[in-house]
Amino acid sequence: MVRRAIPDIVVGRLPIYLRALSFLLAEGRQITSSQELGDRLGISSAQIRKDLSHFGEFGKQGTGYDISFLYDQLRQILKVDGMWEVALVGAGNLGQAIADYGGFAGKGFVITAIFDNEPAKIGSPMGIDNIIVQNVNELAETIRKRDIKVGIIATPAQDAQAVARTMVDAGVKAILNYAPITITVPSSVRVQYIDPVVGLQRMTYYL
Amino acid sequence: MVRRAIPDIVVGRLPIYLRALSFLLAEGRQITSSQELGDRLGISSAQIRKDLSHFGEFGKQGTGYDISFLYDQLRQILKVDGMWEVALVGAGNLGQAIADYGGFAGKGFVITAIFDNEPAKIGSPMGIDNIIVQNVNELAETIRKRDIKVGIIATPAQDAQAVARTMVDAGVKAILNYAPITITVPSSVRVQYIDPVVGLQRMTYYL
DNA sequence: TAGATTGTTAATCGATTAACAATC
DNA sequence: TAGATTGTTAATCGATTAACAATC
Repeated sequence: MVRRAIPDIVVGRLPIYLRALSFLLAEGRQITSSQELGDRLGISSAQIRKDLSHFGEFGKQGTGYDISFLYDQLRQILKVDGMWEVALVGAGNLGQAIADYGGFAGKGFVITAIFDNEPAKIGSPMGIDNIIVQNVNELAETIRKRDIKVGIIATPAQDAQAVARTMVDAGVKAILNYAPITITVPSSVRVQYIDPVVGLQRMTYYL
Repeated sequence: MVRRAIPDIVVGRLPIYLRALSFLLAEGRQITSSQELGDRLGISSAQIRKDLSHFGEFGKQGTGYDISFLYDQLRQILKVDGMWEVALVGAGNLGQAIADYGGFAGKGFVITAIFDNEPAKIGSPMGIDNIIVQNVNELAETIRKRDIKVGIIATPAQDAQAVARTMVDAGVKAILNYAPITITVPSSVRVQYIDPVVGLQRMTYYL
C-alpha cells in the first residue's frame, strides 16, 4: 500500500485545530465533536473529519473526540510535543517584540539564539529569556553547533535572502520570515511568511 | 453578462504581486513578464496571467508588463491607492511593536488610534506617530466618529472576541487579528490572522 | 435500544496548468 | 519580419461537501 502524501493544505489546518483544542482544554472540557470544532473555526464538520482521517482514527462514533487525546495526537503528528530551538535574526523593533513574545511557551518552540549586525545591539541581553545578542557572523556556526532546525527572519527586506541562505547552508529546515519579501530556498526547506501589510491588503479589496 | 465573483485565493495573491512589483520599481526596472514575476515568487507564469485576467488586460504581447502601470492598477484594484485609517487595540509588547512598525507607510494604511484597558498605558504617546493611547471604552465612539473601517487586534486571546464585536458593531469591516484565537464575525466582515505559532507549527510536520 | 457521531465514499466544485492563437 | 509574451481555452488536477453505513 502506498502512503499517499498528506496535502499541505490539510497539514496547514492542524495547528488551527490544535489551538482550538487547547482552548477547549483550558475551559475544562473533555469531549468535543467535529461539529463543535467546525462551528468554532468556521469550517465544515466534514472537512475536519476528512482532515483527521488522513492520520488515523481519533474519535468514537456517537460520542466524538476526547479532547486531551486528540490534542496529544495532533501535537505528535505536528512534532510539537517536544521543544524546537529557534534562531532569531534581527534585533530591531520587530525582533525585540518576537523575543519578548510569550506565546511560544508550551507550543513547541523556544528562541535560544538571537543575532544582529549592529554593534550597539551585540552583547546585550534580549527577550523573555535574556539571551545575549550575537554578531550575525556567528549565525552559521551557532546553528551547526546546536543543530538548530528552525529560524526566524526579522531583518530588513534587503538582508532577508542572505540570512535565509546562511541559515539553510548551516542546516535550518524551517524559516518563519517576517521580512516583506519572498525568499528563495531549496524545496527541502519550508518557509512561512508573516506580513501584516499583505494581511491588510487582502481585505481592502472587499471594502 | 454576469460579473463572476473573483475567487478569494486570487485576490489573496495580488498583494504578493504588488510587493514584488514594488521591489522591481525600487530596482529601477521598467518592464517585467509573467515569467520573471513567477520565478521570483515561486508561482507559475500561467497562474499570474490567469489571476490578472480576472481584472483586465494589463500587458502587451511580446513585451510583458509595464511595472509602474501594473503596480498602479493593482493598487487601485486592491483599494490601497489611498490611505486607510486603522484602529489598533492592545498596547502591550505586541501592540507597541505594531505601532512602531514602519512598514505600513506607503502601503495604504496608517494607525490613527490606539486603545488599551490598562490605566498605566492610557494617555501615553505610542508608536511612530506618537498617538495617545485611549481607553478601550472609547473604541466604538472613535471608530464611528472617524468612520474607521480597518482594525487590528493585539490583545490577549481572551479579549479578542469582545473587541472584534465592538469593532464590528461600530462599523469596522476588516480585522487583522494577532490574538491566537479564531474570532466569529458576520460574513460581511473580513478577518486575517497573524499567529507566528501557527506559522511555525505548519512547518515542523515536515522536519 | 435509540440517538448521535464517526470515518469514508462518491459526487461536486473549484483551482491550476498546458498549450496556443493572437499580436506586439 | 522573427521572436517573444500575452490572454484565454480546455484539460487536468486537487479539494470540499453531502450522504450514509458503521458503530459507540
